Amino acid sequence: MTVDVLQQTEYMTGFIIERSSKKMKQSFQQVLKDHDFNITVDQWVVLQELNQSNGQGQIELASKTFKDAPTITRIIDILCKKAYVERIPNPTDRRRFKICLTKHGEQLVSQVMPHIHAFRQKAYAGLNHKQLEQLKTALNHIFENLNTI
Amino acid sequence: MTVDVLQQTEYMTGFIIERSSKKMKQSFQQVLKDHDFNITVDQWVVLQELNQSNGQGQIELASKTFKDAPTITRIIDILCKKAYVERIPNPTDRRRFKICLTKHGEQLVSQVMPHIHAFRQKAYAGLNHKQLEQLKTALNHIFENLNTI
DNA sequence: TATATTTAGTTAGTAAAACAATTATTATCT
DNA sequence: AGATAATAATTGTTTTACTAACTAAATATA
Repeated sequence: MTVDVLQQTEYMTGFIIERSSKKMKQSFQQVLKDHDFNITVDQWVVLQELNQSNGQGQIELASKTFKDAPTITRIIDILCKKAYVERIPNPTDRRRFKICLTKHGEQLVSQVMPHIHAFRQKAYAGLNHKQLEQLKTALNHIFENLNTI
Repeated sequence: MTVDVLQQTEYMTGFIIERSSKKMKQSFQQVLKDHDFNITVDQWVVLQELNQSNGQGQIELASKTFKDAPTITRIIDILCKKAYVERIPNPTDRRRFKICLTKHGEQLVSQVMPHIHAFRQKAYAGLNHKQLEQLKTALNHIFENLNTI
């Protein structure tokens, strides 16, 4: 293989990662819209994380969803307005809130959930377990390469 | 392999794709900042595309960079303000502009270029040609799965 | 030719991302 | 206890994504 070919390979990789990431977000946003769920993908990610572990603080939520604190503050603002979550003061630390799904929020999550599986089936069709594992390994490798100080 | 394991695999994949994509963008933005290049990654992507093929219209640029028309309009606005590109009227189609790098813009591109190679070396360290090809194949597969109407 | 449709680009509004700076509270350390 | 540092969350600013509505120009069609 020539150096040119390798550089071409490397050249396209960043673009392809970003493009597939964007496409997944766009497609799932379309699913949410098609079924009249009035939320964004980023709001969904937070709701889904709360569904797995309710009552987390915003810092924990930020870390789990790979967003930063200001972004979480604003997403929680919106989700509170939509009455899907509420900020419960933490009695043992008055700087902190427990972010909790409301009944309304739990309902929404359970309504969205069935569409997740169908979406993944479409997205990963034609890729077997080994290929998905290799994909994750390579992406995590890139992440770790860049995550070091 | 159990169904549960497969579903766990599928569950994490979307997150891992988005996380690595974000990390690449953040890291390269840091490179640009460290070397006092006063541009964003998205602005760089447009400049780099113009460097490969100067004088494109905005629709072509949008398609090549996987951005939409309003986003390109605003990025070009900013790059014009910074005097890195200019809008040249297209004499054969008065709706259209040719977006052209200025001397200043060409200089910037040539100054940024060396840092691209170093960044890629860091990002893809430990991944061989085959692994990068498989990564791209899998991501393109996902993209195509979702790109159909 | 006249009308309709398509295309290139812009503008406006909401949501989100990154970053820095700020406030309020808690923890640490003499 | 009192000063200092660290932490949780918010606010402000700039940029990008997406949608919709819009202008102007080119193309298609009747």
